[in-house]
Amino acid sequence: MANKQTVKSVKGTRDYYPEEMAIRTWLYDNMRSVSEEFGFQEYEGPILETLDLYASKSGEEIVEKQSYVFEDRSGEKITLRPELTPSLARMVAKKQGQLTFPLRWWSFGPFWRYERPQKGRTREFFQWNIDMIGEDSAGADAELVIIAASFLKRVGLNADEVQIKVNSRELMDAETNKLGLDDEARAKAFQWIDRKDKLKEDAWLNYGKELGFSEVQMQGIQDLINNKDLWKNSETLTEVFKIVEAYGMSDYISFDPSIIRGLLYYTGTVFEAWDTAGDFRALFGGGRYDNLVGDVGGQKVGAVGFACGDLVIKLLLDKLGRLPEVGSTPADVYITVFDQDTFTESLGLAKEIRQAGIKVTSHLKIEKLGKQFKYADRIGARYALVLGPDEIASGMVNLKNLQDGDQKQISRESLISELKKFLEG
RNA sequence: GUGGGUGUAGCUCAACGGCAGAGCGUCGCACUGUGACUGCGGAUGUUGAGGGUUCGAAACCCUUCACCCACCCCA
Repeated sequence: MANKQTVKSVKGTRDYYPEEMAIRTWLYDNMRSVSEEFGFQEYEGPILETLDLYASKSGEEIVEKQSYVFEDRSGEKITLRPELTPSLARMVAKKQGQLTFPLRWWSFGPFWRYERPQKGRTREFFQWNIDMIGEDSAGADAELVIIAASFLKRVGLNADEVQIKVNSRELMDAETNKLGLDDEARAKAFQWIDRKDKLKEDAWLNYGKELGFSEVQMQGIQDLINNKDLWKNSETLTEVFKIVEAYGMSDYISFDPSIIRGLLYYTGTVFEAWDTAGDFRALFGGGRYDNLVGDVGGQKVGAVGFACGDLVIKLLLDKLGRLPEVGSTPADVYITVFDQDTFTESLGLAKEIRQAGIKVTSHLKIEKLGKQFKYADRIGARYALVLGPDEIASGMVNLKNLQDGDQKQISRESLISELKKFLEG
């Protein structure tokens, strides 16, 4: 026993013990209710996809370096999905003629990326995906941003603690175009912008030179990302901020020209949520991807959505002491067994209470009552019942409140209504 | 893929190169119809693994593995 090694788990995976699972479920419940309140439907794609689905659409890093790829028995290259959006695009393309647009769909499930695990990053992670397909208007972009803000609000994060930073690829393309940057230079410019918060001023400027920018170009780019009013040059962003304002969510949302995002398929509005203290990575990220459905064989339709991992938001809530107290007990009521003669009585009582919809566990063998009470206490049961010869003779049940130690005899008839009253109150 | 840190009991951690320990937890008893509190008592280690230096290694050196952190990228 002691000298036996536990079989190791796969690197980068997490075990969800009941406490952690309760938190994941709580997050899932919040994702579900926000999604459904906005009229989105749940769906799910396969966990295995062909490598082709991601090739050249997700970005080289994700496909070449971070995907779990293996050959199945026929020799086909299969990958464990690193993200959901391409699957969604494929599903839409496949049934495009039968669907009513705009679609409002959401999903929550596991994803894999083969990278070095670290704070807020694991190889297997769970992600909420929510997308609107078949709608080009800024109203769609705005709705997704509003949903994102609503979710943050719902899990108890306020606008001082988190901010959704919004930008537009289109806008940045146009503006860098004005600076005379070609596609290659633009890619480098985005790379440079992306690095601004990570490097010190000097190092960042040096990095700009290394990328081959002239002083004039660097000044131009800096002017762009320092321009807090740059969004006014974008009709879409102007509209998005107007709608967000009208919905009363502007406090969660701000314009940030340095938000670019790495995935290749984004075409318009892009956004990310960050903790304002800057302790963690992005809580979620998303944007508009108008070409993806067309790229996987469908007709081109507008699409916008975002993905939110379960890990960073959990770290943030934990830091703020905002994680809910959930799943503290598997059974509200614990039924002890007194002796062999009364065992079946206890079992019958359990059945009765269970049928009333109350969570009940009963002891499985005759043991000292002390041990039984101890177990009931350990699992967090709120009440313990004793059904001994005295109680059976008098048609009573001994009901003990494990929280305050109160104990009383009550009749079998009134037990269930009493329990319900106590548990609800 | 690159760089750094840490591995000692179930957990958190101590131990100058000189007998491997504490707290918490766990188990038993006090308590033959009652948990949490209290008191008493018990159990648990290939010091991550392999090699080397040494009279002597948890400690020093090498190798390896695991985990953590940062970079890269991203949820």
